[in-house]
Order: sequence, then structure tokens, then C-alpha cells
Amino acid sequence: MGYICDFCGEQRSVVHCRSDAASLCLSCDRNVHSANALSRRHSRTLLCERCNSQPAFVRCIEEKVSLCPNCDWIAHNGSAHKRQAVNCYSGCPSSAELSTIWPFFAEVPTVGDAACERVIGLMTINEDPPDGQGAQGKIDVQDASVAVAVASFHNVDKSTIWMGSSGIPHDSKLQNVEQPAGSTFTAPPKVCYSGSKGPTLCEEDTFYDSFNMDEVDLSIENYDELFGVGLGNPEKLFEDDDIDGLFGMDISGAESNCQDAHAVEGSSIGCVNATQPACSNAASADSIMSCKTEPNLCFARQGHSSLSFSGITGDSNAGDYQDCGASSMLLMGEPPWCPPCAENSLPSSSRSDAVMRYKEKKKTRKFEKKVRYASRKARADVRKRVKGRFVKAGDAYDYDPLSPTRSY
DNA sequence: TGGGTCGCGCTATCCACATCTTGTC
DNA sequence: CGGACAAGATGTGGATAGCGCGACC
Repeated sequence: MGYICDFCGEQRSVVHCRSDAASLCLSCDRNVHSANALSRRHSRTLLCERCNSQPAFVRCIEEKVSLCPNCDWIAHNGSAHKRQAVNCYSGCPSSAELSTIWPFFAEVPTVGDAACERVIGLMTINEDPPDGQGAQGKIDVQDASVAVAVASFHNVDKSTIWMGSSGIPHDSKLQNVEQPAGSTFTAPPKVCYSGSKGPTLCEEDTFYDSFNMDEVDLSIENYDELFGVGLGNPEKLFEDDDIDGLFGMDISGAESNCQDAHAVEGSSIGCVNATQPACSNAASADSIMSCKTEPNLCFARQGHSSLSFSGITGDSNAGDYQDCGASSMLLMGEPPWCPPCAENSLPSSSRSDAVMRYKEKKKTRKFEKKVRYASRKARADVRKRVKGRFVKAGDAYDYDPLSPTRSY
């Protein structure tokens, strides 16, 4: 992890790829992510220069250092350093384009080094993917926020860059975080993706301060509008026991901190938001969107926002929910980038209780199956069986759904 | 520390047949 | 072009075998 490029093991790592969970030098970043159209889509950002293991989401202008949320919290808890959001990029941008994304690009360690300078100097945007999907590779329009970002990012319209927040919930304390000049980082609040509730998200300056998770819940009802795919029954993602289980697990700290224990059951979101702004602030529009392509990671990032988009890519049936990895991620503990706030210093007993409660609920959880043909189900329900198998009409059977007693 | 055993959870499979889909006339 | 017909495909639920994994010795 960290200081040395995970790929070549020689150069100092500069960027972090979420999809690969790898820290790479610029050279390897380009090599790895120019391999194919899929790898080009990987969202990368600068590596935290403190811990050298987590993706940076903000840059302290005064200290000239890029920081992950955790290190930012440690470094700036109480200080008022001016900070600047660090945007993500995908594709293979040139050094000039990276400079456009990150005005501080030249200040990034090793970027100015001769070796890396050579590498990034070689970066061009002329290379089309071998599969002939060059156009697609150049403008990564994975989601609405990207489209908005690209549309407004007129200066680098030919690049493969897409920009947005790094997907990390923004610290409400980052009021002094500036957006790069010319950056489209202001796009997310303008992404009115949720119909009637859109204007709320369009309020730029007051977005993070006045954000109310209840509005998010309402907004997300319009899944189809958001992602253009059916989400089945979104409520299935948040069934009461699941919510209790997930929240009981993930925000056990918040549970303890909340004055009203009931909040944990249904509306712990707001509670977390109130008690732990750095971890749980509202999911920005683009970070929500980014979950479409990186569900697990984003879930982790959104974990404290209690937003699960595991079913976004299709039917949100129980199986999908089960397989989304959310539970296991939650069980793995707090995300490493989560600031060492009060929640992390909770007594372990509280957490273990939450774990036990979650496991109990998970045991009794019923995974409902989607029945396409009710008529077939009705018939199957009344058919006689032998050891679970259907039998021919008239044959002996050991199970008759219509009869309380077994026949043989 | 490695191997064996056990229990648990999950998934694939099986069955018959009404219903649905597709192709042909 | 639309209706009739045939043939094949599909889906339905409960029981069970098989597999993977963790715990324990």
C-alpha cells in the first residue's frame, strides 16, 4: 500500500485508482488504463500525500498537500486552511489536461520529477482504443453528472476526462474548499436529476449546509429518471429489518450518539448527519451517480449516508441485494478514510451488540422471489409433490399443498 | 501450524404441466 | 394481413444433494 507504485514498484505512487484499489505512478497509470475501453473508465484521483494509501479528495492550498478525508480531518480539524476539491478523472488525459483538472498539478510531488515529466509529456489523447470505440473512450458519459460535466467542460472537450467530486461525501466543514477555476466541480449541485426535488440540489451554496437526507430519500424514488433503469421495488433495498441491520451495524456509533434511539431504526440518516458530518454528509449528485459503476466502493463511501444502490444495474431483488457486498463491507468495519470522530471511539460492546442484532435479522430475513406468472404460481402451489418434485397427476405423492395431512 | 471433521449457509437441480412464445400455413 | 394451429420453451415450488467456508479439535 502506498508510497511505491503498486504496479512497477519503482516510482512513487501519485494517483489512486478506486476500481483497481491500487496506487500508481503516472507512467503505470497510463499504461494500465490505456489497455482497453473498460480500464479507461476507471475513475482515478490523486493519492493522499499523508497516508499514501487513500484517494485524496481535497487539497490544502496552504500546505500544498493532497489529503484523504481521514488525513484531512486530522490535519484540519479546527484549522481554517483553504482547501480545494480534488476531482476524479478517467481515460488517459495529457499533462495539460491534468493541469486543467488540478491547477496545483505542477505542485504534486514527483510530477515535476524528470522521469514522470517525461512520461506525462508523452501523454496524448490521440490514441483511440483498439476496438475502435475511440469516441466513447474520449468522452466518458457514464452517467448524467458526467454528461453535465463534460458539457460544461468546454476547454477540454476532446479529452477523456470526466470530472466530478471524488465520490467522497463532502465534509460540511469544508466551506472554505474552493473549486478549481474553470472546473466543473460545481456541476453536481446543478444536476437536477430528481424531478420535483431537483431544485433542492441545485442550490449551490447552501447545498451542503442545508442538505436534508429526507430529501434524498424522496429524490431517489425516481430511479428510472435517475438511471434509466428499473429498480424493481426500491423499498426492498430498505426493508425495515435491513435498515435496522445495516444501520445498526454501520452507524452503531451514531446509534449511541443519537438522543433518540428510534432514529436508528428509520431515520438514522439525519442523526448521523447531525452527529458526524465529516463521515456522513449528503451524497453529492455525482457521487451517487458514480455508484452505478462502482457499487461496492461507493457503497462504502456512502455507507454513512446509508445509501445503497446495489440494485441500480437491474432488478433489485433480494439476491442482488444479498450479493452486493454491502453487508460484508459493513462487517469489515469503518472505512479507512472515515475521520476518527466520536463514532469510532465507541465502546466495542455497543458495536458487537449491533453486529449480533444485524446477524439475527439477517437470519430471519425473507428473500422474496419475483413471480412473473401468477397463474403458474397458483398451479404450482396446488400441485402434489414427492420429495419436492412434481408428480404426474394420479401418481402417489407425499406432499399435497391442499391437504394438511400427507397422503401415500 | 497443518490436517481432519463438523455444522451451517447457499445454490443448483429435479420433477410435471399449464402457459407463453414462436414459426408455419 | 390476420387468424388458426402446432411445436417448442418457459416458469412455478419444495426437497435435496453438493459445495464452500468457518469453527473446532
